[in-house]
Amino acid sequence: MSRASDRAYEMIRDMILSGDLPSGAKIGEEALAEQCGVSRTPIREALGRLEAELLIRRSDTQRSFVADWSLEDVEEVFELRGLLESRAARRAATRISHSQIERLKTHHAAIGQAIYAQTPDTQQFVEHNHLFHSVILEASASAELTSMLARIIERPIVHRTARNYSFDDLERSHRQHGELVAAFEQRDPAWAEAVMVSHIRRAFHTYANAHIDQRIPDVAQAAE
Amino acid sequence: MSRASDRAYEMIRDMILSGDLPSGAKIGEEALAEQCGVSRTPIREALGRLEAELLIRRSDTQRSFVADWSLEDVEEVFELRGLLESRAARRAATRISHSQIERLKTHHAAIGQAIYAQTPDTQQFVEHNHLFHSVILEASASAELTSMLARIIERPIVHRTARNYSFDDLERSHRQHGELVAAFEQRDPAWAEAVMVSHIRRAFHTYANAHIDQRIPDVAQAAE
DNA sequence: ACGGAGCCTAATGTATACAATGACACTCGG
DNA sequence: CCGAGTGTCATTGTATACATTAGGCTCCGT
Repeated sequence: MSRASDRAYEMIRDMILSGDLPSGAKIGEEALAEQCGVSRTPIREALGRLEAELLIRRSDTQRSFVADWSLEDVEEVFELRGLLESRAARRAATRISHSQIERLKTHHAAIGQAIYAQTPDTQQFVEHNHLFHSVILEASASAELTSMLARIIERPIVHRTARNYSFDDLERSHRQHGELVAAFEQRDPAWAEAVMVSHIRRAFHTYANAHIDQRIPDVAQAAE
Repeated sequence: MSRASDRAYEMIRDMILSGDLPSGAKIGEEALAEQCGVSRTPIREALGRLEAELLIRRSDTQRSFVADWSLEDVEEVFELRGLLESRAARRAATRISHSQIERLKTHHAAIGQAIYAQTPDTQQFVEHNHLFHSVILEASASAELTSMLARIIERPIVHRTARNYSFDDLERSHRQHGELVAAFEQRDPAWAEAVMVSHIRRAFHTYANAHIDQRIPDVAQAAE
């Protein structure tokens, strides 16, 4: 894709994800353009994408703000993600190739390494977790599902979830991935779907529990 | 929203829907700009939206083409629409207000009129059908679902479906809407969800059957 | 004649200038 | 003192010019 607009997109997205742009913050095109070192044109394109991904909200008068997320909103995202990703798992179960299963196992192993290292490697966990799910999405062979899920996955909440995982959480996630691999090897759509529902559902509750106490997520995330 | 880019968006979309731009046709920004009487800037924004809605596909080198749809692709769309819209129905069942139910009944009645007129009024059917589903979406109170479904609904296939409906098809669709209203009045999520699944599923098969014979949809639609 | 390399053309990506539109504050009148 | 109206400022929308890049065509060499 285009160089500048992509850079701008990633930069703005990262600003939102990292909390540099807090929820509800007003976003001026000109200011961003200066920060990103590009003109307003690619900024506008980037904002358009981010708006489509619901990371940015626009007022009735077209002013842009960083979207803020209530717990209900987050649950919605997880509900939808569960709906779509479990469907993807179901489709993938009957379409997945042997080499794709091998790739799943590779990422699964990498996640295992990340967890059971002396100090759990969150970075590696997040990365291979993402790749693991990507393979399933690819195997589902549905441009629609892929397109829709792409919009959900890159959201702040989903992204930050894993960072708050305890060792037990990480391990449970890892075991569920193992179940998924088994379901795929058996080419069992119902099984794969069910495991995925459970997988996403647990992720939501882990998130929700982590956020009952720490009521000021912006502070917590700034401390990372 | 912005005037020019919205006009451009609608014009291009209509060109695709009406078949003026056939599947696979190359889309040049400059040419469109001239046709729409605006500059390339709003055209680019419109193309971005249409691409997000998968109505336009971009080559690896960023050239734009009108997306073409295989029967499998169409089934995917219907599958996803069924998935999302049935979930919307389920959510709506426990949240829908009395006035929203009244609005459903209004559109339901309007559809009835459209069908049982001396010459069935397809235009009115399509319009109120859209509004009927919009109310459910609104009642589901999910920005996520609304956003995702908005991307699907405006697609050529979904749009053209109703135009091929026979009298029986129209009547069946109408009766299912009646079932939906009943489910909402009973605030029965499972019922509403099930009816919606069936409703969308039937729509798909109606489409598929209509397209088994007439293998050249472009010609058929040009004759409208 | 076939293939590749280089130039030429056309289309997209980016920057900037200008237009339009909404927000805000200040003033003037009640 | 409060409110409405107007003028100014900030911000977004659009147009256009320029940069960059992909694709094709020709010409040369083998």
